Amino acid sequence: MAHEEHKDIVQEVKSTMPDTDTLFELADFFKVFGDSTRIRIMCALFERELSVCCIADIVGMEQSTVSHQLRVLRQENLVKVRRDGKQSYYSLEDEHIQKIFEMGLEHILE
Amino acid sequence: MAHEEHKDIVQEVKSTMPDTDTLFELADFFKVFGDSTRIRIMCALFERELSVCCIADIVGMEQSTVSHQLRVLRQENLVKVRRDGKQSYYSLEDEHIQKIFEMGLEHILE
DNA sequence: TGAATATATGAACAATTGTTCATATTTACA
DNA sequence: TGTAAATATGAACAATTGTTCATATATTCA
Repeated sequence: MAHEEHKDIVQEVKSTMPDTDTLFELADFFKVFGDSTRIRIMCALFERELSVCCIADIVGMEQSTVSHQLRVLRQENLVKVRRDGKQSYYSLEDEHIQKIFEMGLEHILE
Repeated sequence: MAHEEHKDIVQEVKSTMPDTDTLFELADFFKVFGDSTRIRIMCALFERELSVCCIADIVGMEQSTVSHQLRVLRQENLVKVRRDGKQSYYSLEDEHIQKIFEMGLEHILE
């Protein structure tokens, strides 16, 4: 390839991209969607807030697995908790999540 | 928790969820977005089609790393290739991808 | 045909991740 | 206060993933 043109293209494209830190953060954000247990947890929460043991039953996994994954979801601000007596009720943080979810679904159902 | 109510909730929520296979596929789809190298490749491709070596320069990684990741992107139908002489030019498969990307960006910039 | 360039691929390795088991913490209530 | 139930957390392990090096394949052009 013509050497100068190559360099120009690289520079031009680079200049349009968000900075690297932002893109690393973005990857971390999407990483959360990239696990089937977490996806199923989020999907269950579209319907209503749920306690940990309900979620565990719905997705068919150990309570401790679900707890661990809920922590991941909390750390990325995808869910929030509300304590009520012995139980913790989880719900979705905002509606972005459902939109992203639906777009992914559209893509794979094509 | 009241045992019957718990069971009812589990059944009710389960009935609203897409089937498990679909959710596994969805997780696999998002998995692709969950790596910074791939995110940066996709981001570069928003601007224009690019050869492998241009992409390698833009993201600052080995040619072989980029080739491997492009294969992952191809397998999930996120990019397509066009061969022109010695070079392979990659471009995005559709605009869903950019929309999903932008929604993720919105979320993390909040 | 042979050399040079661009890309693709296989094997190996390190790093990360998801799950489970065991146990700690929190809360309600007898 | 002690027990039971719900949840959270730490350690360990297996599995998966991303990168690199070395090399194979494909293409152009002398």
